[in-house]
Amino acid sequence: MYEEFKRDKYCGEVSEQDEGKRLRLTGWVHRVRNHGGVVFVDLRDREGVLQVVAEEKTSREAYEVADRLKPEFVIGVEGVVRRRPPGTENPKLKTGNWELVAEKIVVLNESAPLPFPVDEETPVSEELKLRYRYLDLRRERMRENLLFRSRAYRLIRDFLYEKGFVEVETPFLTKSTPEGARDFLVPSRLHPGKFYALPQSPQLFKQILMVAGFDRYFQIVKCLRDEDLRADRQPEFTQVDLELSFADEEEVMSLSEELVALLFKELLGVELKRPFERVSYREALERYGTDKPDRRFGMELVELTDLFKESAFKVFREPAASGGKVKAIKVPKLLSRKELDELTRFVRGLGAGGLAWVKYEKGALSSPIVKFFSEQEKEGLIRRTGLKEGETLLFSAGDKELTYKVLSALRLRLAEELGLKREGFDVLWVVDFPFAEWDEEEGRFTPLHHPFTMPRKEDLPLLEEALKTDRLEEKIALVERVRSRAYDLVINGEEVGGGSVRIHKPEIQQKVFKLLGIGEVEAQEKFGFLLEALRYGAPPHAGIAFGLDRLLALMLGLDSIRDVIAFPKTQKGVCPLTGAPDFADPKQLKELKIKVLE
RNA sequence: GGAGCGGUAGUUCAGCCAGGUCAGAACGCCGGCCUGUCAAGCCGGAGGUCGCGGGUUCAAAUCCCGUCCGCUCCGCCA
Repeated sequence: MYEEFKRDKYCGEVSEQDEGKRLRLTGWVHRVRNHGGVVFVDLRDREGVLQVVAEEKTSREAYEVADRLKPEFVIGVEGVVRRRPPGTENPKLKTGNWELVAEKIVVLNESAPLPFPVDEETPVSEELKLRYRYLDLRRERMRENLLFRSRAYRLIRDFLYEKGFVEVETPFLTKSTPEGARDFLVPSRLHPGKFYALPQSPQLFKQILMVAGFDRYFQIVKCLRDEDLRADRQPEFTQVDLELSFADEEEVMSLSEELVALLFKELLGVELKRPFERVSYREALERYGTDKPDRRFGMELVELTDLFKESAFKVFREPAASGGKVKAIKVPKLLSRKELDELTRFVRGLGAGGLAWVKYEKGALSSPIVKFFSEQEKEGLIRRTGLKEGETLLFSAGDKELTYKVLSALRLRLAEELGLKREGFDVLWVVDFPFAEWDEEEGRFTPLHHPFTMPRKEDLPLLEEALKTDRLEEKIALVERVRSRAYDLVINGEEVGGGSVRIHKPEIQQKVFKLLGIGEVEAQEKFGFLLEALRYGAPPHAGIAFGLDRLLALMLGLDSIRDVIAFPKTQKGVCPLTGAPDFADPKQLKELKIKVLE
């Protein structure tokens, strides 16, 4: 048996004009306060909470039902909206001036006792939240997050349609794309032994749509990558993906700025200053040690390499003299022994040998290493860093990458620990990426963006030269000078978007593949279809993709993208709600001709 | 693959770093009282394989080893 009950409106939408009206409302019992003779029920739905009053004197029947209500029962209430008696209004509620006086209460469904309360106060472990996601999503914060996300979808779609974009879906069952991430594979029953790959992004398809003449394409689309998770990485995540024909980086960036600024304006009421600032990849690395800097606080890296080229201190001299780096950040306090030990452990965990430090204390430099420094070095150190009484320098010396990594991580950690101001939004484009980097381990060049990125026109000759020479060192030097026409959008130290002008000439694409060590045969096998498409009148095109989960989390000030995703996975890629992934039925495996190894 | 933090009533945690009334608190839950609360209040009650396995010891939530799970980070990944 069950009752049926139709509602007139949302609880959260009851307002002035409902006063005196008879209304039927439905929702969940948020809280019950039973005073004996009168019961207050906070009735909650998607839009908010309204207080229902069940008085014995008004309706004995309603009162008796209310007396039995428990949290999260689903009920329907019929009654009259009245202004609350003076002095009993609740300013914390949107509907706090009114209440529904219950004449009839119907229990539409009961709820078992809850594994955790549906309120904002109680912190709940991530696993429980995900296991009972439907309860977690009832909580105001999560509900707001998803509603926020939904408003974002609508703004994005409206904006892009307005700009003449065509929304096209691309396949999920597709071929492995060469973007470097591990693919999720789907076995093909009709072709035993063969597999589809789930798309890491619609990159190739959107380029082909350009060739097809859909000169402005967009899609809000899931992308799937089988890599280890982080707070800002899920195995499936959402991109706002777009591509434009006959466009260059300026057009893409300008349009992107318009879109991002619109979202901030409409969703947060924040006006972003346009055009967004641009910072070169090189400058970002030198000043912040990362290609996604958070510039809302200082502690920039200070260059010291040349100063220590001939130092008596070997730890600094060796990297300085042999292509490495010596850099430091200045911390605006005297760090204690304990803090320094803790930071040393931290940088060791990142691969550093240790942590050199110098304090300016009682009018002098104080440090175990300062005895190795010449007067000139000490002077230079103080001059360049502007070191003052009560401050500490932290150093990193070694190969470039490690130095950047260590100081960038220290900088972020110290900002957190020292509670440095990190308010507002720091929005910038990172541009002038090198086209490719030499990967020592793999013994080949890897593209910084992806292999379809157009190199700068004026750098093409360098690329030609690099292809001609057999001397590796020379080749690396040449390639490192080639810049790509790529751009990343960085907000508050997070990469929220990235794109490029694509290669539309098959000959250039072929050369790039060759340089990247992707052989003719492999290129044909993996994405011959793109190369072929480029031969049939491919227009010049460029595009960008935004990590929507990251963007939304960042706008909402959340630490993890899990909080803007309805059903996210744990760090091990498990969905505690459904229990996925799970073993497959032997029958299914047999049909797919798949045998699981021990 | 690696590093760190965490795992104790339904929930959030204390207890662990000096092993021996250490099995506790709050909230929730159950029962009762209560006519204006809004994280209602008051009285009473139930509730725990201390993640799991092994070891040390007269004795382990506590020490050691292994393992699983969650989170953060490195590797990996835009």
